[in-house]
Amino acid sequence: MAGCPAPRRGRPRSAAADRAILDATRTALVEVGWSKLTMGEVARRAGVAKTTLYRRWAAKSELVVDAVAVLFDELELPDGGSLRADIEGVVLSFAALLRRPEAKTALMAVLAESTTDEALRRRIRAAIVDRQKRLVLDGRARAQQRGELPPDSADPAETERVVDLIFDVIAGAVVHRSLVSDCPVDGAWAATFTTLLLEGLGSASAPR
Amino acid sequence: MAGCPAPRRGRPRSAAADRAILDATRTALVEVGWSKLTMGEVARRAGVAKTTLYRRWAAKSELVVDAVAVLFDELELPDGGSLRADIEGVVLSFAALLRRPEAKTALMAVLAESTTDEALRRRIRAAIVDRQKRLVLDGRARAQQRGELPPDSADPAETERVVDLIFDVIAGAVVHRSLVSDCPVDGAWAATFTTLLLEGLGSASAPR
DNA sequence: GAGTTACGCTACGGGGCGTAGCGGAATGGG
DNA sequence: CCCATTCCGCTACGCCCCGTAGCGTAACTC
Repeated sequence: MAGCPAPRRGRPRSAAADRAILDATRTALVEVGWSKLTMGEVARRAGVAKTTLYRRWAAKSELVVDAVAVLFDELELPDGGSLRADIEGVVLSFAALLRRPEAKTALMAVLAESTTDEALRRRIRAAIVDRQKRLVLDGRARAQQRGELPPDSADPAETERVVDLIFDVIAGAVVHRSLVSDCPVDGAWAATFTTLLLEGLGSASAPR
Repeated sequence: MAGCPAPRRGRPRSAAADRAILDATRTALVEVGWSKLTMGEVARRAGVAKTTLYRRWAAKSELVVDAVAVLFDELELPDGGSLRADIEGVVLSFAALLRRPEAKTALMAVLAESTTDEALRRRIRAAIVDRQKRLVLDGRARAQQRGELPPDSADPAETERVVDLIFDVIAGAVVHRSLVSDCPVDGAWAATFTTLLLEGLGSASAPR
């Protein structure tokens, strides 16, 4: 990807314009929503010409993916000292991210577009999804060091299946709770969810 | 709600037009996707005037909610004889629904719009989400009859929290796996997921 | 300086949006 | 039977956004 840091000849693209455009995209997204977000409006807010936008992004969806991708980089997983604490931590920090209007609106909108656009799906995975999955890998490695989880299976494919499964369960549950059921992901919910994830259905349905 | 089945005076609305419009919406959604779906195009395919559409639905998102709501009525939960079988069954049938292009495109698109539209959120919950949650209630009641799950807690609010949690975990995981990770939800995945849900993290990460 | 690339600006055809206004069709009430 | 009421199809309209083309200018490399 980054094979060309070599400065090509001619006038270079303005990095300031890039930042202004992405910032304007995020703020405009909060104020007007996805469907009323127009390229012209973004250009006006960013103080650049509309043509400059089209020279860099072919579609609104691609622009928005890049604009919100940085938000997902802010996700961190501080060591909570136990697997339970780490799971609750990642649940709460992901939920906090989804509480930001530009994050939830953008995420759902580009996912909707991606259902009929294979290239956009790849772009989303690279810019957003894979950056989240890294948190699962971190937490899992820590838990294995503590002895809370068994070490990796001999079969690396088996390991990847398990990691993917856990990722889909955690991220899926938080997204569904936040955006579909439209209920708050607070400490109490995170605790109950973590208990279910750690101990399974029988235990979670009986009050501790 | 249904306080007025009393036929008002004047010419009644055409039920045939309703069906034609909703059918046209679904087929058009598959062919052109959400962002290029226009009211005019739906009207043309349905063989009705564009004004007739606007007399019944104020926005594209509301039309699409109603158009796909019937798909979610098709979800059934045949008694599989065990809690495990019932969970795998609902996972697979929900995944099959999400494999239909009009279902996944419509679901994600209206959810995206709903992040900035409270009325639309309510409409989606009534038309789609609550109809899915009924499956969790059914499966849970069956498992309790079989003795696989403890009976309801004395506190009905506690019961509702548990049902909501299970619903968000199952539906969220299936949606995330299908539409975000973009991987197939097949029998093997359903089995692994069900094991995780029933027995918790420690058991699922170790091969059986 | 010469060549190359990016920028801002303007202008344009195309198309969807949502509404208004019309004549006509289908219903129920006097 | 006729009238009031409501819906329907059709046409037309102003508005806004799209995405591109063309121009002169600015920034950078060789």
